[in-house]
Amino acid sequence: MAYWLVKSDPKSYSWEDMLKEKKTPWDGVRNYQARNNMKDMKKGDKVLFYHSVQGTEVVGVTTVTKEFFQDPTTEDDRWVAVELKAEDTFGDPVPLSKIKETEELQDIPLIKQSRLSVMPLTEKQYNIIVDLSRQ
DNA sequence: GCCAACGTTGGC
DNA sequence: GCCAACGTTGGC
Repeated sequence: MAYWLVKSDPKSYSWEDMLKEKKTPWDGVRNYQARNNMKDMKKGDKVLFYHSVQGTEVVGVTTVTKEFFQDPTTEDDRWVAVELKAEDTFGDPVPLSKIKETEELQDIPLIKQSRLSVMPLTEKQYNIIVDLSRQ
């Protein structure tokens, strides 16, 4: 199983929206690197949900329920979507500042590649973030 | 609201 | 193929 993190500006799509819908197509991504990451997602992979711009914190966990398919928001066949299902809301959201303070999380793209919206995490990085949400 | 970082576009 | 111009993202 692989681990990922996706970002969303809550003004366009928030964790609350995700909880209401339960499942949602993760579409509209127009960046090749992010797209390539989505193509590597497998059913059952864990995906952390991060609020960018407002909040700047990891707020919950989702699961991949459908592997990549044509992005329904465009005819352009370069772009794909996956389906994500809300799984768990963090008791304590993990803020970016906490991630920056954590030595084992220095290598996650959230810090070094701030504009990438879909990124891989190692199992260790994933577990550390989940642990931080339970403190 | 500002601005840095980055990706994309288009002229040459 | 280079690079300037431009648009967007996202942290602060």
